[in-house]
Amino acid sequence: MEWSCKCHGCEHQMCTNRVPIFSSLSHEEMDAIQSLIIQRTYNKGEVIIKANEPMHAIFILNEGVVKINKRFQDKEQILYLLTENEFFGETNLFAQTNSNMNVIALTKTVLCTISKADFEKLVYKYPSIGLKMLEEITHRLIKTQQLIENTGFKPIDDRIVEMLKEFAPKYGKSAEKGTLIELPLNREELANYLGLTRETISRKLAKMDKEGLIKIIGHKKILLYHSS
Amino acid sequence: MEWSCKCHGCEHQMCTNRVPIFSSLSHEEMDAIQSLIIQRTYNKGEVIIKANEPMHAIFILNEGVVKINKRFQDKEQILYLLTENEFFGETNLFAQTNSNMNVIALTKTVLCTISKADFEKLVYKYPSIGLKMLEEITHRLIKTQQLIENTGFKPIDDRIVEMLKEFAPKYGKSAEKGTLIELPLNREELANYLGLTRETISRKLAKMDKEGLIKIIGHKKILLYHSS
DNA sequence: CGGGCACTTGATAGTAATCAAGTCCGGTGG
DNA sequence: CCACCGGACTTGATTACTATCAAGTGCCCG
Repeated sequence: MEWSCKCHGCEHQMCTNRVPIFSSLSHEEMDAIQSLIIQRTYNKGEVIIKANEPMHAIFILNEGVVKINKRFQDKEQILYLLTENEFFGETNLFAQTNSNMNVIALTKTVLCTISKADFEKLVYKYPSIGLKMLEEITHRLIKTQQLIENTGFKPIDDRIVEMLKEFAPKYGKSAEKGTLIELPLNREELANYLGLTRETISRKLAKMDKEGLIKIIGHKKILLYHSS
Repeated sequence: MEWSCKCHGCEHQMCTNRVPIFSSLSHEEMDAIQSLIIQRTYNKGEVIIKANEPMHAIFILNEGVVKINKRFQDKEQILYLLTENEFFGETNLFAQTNSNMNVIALTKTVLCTISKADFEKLVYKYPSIGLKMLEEITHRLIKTQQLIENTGFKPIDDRIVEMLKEFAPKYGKSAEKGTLIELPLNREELANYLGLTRETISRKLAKMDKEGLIKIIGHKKILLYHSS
């Protein structure tokens, strides 16, 4: 069954139909939620949210890629990379009122937003949304715990491979000998995602290229061989 | 107003009355919940939960201290240290069925448990419990994100001081020149909490003692001076 | 009070950060 | 379409730390 999109200016499938948070709702209920949604577009490089600034909405990514980071003394730590159908702002819905992170558009980005107040009303009206939200936040918690595990346990080389494997399904295309990944981050950002420096990532990638694990193609692509 | 405890063998205030998850409920409702609670006692050093084993309950710490860790190739990473009135098992309520961590009693520990099935029923009956749970899980998520921030940004010395400051209110007693902390962890565990080695922690603490930031008292106590 | 185990201390090596030049990609303009 | 320019990337040399390996020391418990 096809449903038209009531979300203003939206050329895609309904936002609400694409995210797991609302998956348990009927189409009629989703239609009702559509009216609460405000859509906004950001350009590549634009700052969507600044740390320590008030934030009173939940954001669903309709299109594009964003990075979520923290900064401290000219150092950057990238925590998450989110893309279509993922959401952010969850920590501000139920706990804090100010963002504790920055959100930056890495590409042209289209966001659907629902205000905190509206979302809370929804949770009361449809308790199943609250349970779905619990699931989603729990998954993010588990993912964040795994992040700690990785930085604590795994050697750097392994972590780079894991990062590339994480990118593969999202930013890669299947090629003859492996997956051709269109990197969403530059070298410095790759480093900041793993807690390293630009130079170290550069050297490690060069080494892995020499060893035949990957093939570096220009500055923006990496071929990840099947065997890796 | 005083309430007697119906939780079998409990010499304390009602478990349910002490944790924020149930704080919005009336005393009558709490009484009802009491009947769902099973209490169990663990000895120092006992393994409460093993990673990869099924886990179908939420656990509230009534008494004692537990560490929650992950292991990989004889390495240990301690993620959380929980004490009275805190809870664990939340990731298994709404997402996974097997624990992804170990839980070990560091002291004699008394736990109140509510089965996953019972807890889910409670959430449906009292939606406010679900919202409280969202808050609590969100707080744990925020704390976990800060953990990453710390390991990524802060120099080791600062992280040690922060750890001691985190211990101070829970395991410390106010003394003349500062806070006397009864360490809940041995040196190796302190190291595993910060992602370092036994020797490094030992050296750093010795240095900080020499610098007058702290005073090491035997193996189990540290005096954290006010100025730190 | 004595023994064992946790802790400390020392020496060395390995690894990534830092500092410093070069090189090359990729976008722009002719 | 090609040449050029600038910024991103690479590579090299050195330094700084922490892990590792190894040997004492001393606290704490029985």
